[in-house]
Amino acid sequence: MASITDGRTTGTRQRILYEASNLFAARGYHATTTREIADAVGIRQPSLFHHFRSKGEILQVLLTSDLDRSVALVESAASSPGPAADRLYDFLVADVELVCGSPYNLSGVYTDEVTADPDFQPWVEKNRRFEDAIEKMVRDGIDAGEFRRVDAAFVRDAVEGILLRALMSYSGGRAAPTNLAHDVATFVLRALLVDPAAMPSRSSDG
Amino acid sequence: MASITDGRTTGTRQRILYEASNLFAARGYHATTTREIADAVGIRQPSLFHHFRSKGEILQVLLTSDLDRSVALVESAASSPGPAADRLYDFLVADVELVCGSPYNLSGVYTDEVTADPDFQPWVEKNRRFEDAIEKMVRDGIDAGEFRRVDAAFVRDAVEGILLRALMSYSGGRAAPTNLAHDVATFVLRALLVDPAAMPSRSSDG
DNA sequence: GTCTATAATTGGATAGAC
DNA sequence: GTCTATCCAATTATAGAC
Repeated sequence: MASITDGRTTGTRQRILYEASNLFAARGYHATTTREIADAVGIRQPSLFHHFRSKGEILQVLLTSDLDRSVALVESAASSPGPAADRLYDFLVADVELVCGSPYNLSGVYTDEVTADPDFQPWVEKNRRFEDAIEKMVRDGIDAGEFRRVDAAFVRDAVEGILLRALMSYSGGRAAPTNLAHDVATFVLRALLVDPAAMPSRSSDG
Repeated sequence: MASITDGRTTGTRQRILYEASNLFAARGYHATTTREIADAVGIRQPSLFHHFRSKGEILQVLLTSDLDRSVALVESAASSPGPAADRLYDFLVADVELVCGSPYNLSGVYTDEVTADPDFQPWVEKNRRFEDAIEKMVRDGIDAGEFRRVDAAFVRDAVEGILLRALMSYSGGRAAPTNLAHDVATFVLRALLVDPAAMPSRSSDG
């Protein structure tokens, strides 16, 4: 399961990403200094610039490492055949497992101070695709009569809020409750389903 | 309804709080400079220190202005008599209306870079009370047979995630969808209720 | 690949005039 | 209550030795 390399034990580049992610979470991206990152890694401040061109490049790598996978997951789920309830449930399980399995603490990455920065514009486009795919699944479910007639944009925000909370609490190697992924999926589906008895109770690992 | 003063139009102190909240949201607290705040207000940087002892005091006031009200709301709901479903529903409506009605953009206030800072330790204690009260209402509902046998700690996190998302999107005078508060309450209650027909459909303004 | 040294800028906060 | 002037510490990034 933990196929992603552990940021603490690999080469210097991985150590920089790992320590930087923790500092971005604790201090914010803009306020985290390259000296603090270097100190945490155990090298001198100028040595960072052998591995990354700038502080911004460190953040870009962290950003991409998580968001690219999440977008792939959600767009696959949104464009697959089958009931929206099943697709949304499976996506939620997979995405919670993804963010909880990230070796990096992504709390400092998904904040306005990063996402509003013109330097990280590619993020905005990818995140819009992420949001659009969630909203599409919700509308699919409503159109098919599986889901209540909710405001799809509101549900998309609620889902993002729940996923973001999981990311803030459990990304970066912090142990998550074993049932978290299924709890998230069940919570959201229960809120949406017209008939709660139609709850998908699949387990991909069964 | 909008009984809280508008940060743009009142005295210098209120203007500082208003502009600072927007900058904390856009750049993060630690990275926002006192010069940026002063420029936004239209005064010189040292003039800030006539109104606030330090940059940290500005944040403390923002922190307290929102959290004190939210804690009062949730603790009142948690200790009131009556069905947990009704209490939780009414609290969610009131809290969403509270954060959406805040004159300050609180996105930069409820982040790890602030809440993990030793300077703002009082926040931690108040937020724990906020979380405990939510968790208590969930357990009340489970014990009374109103709610499914969910993990109360998970539900507390999910609710916080949804409320935080509303705060990030709509605090600071940004117009929120008219039905947001009831959508939030209905979403959460639907996820929890054993019998969806028991949904509280109260409106305090009816 | 890491180091020392340093350039060029910007940070929070104070002193004291008006 | 706002201003000018200023202190001292800390910032990102580069140059060049080893």
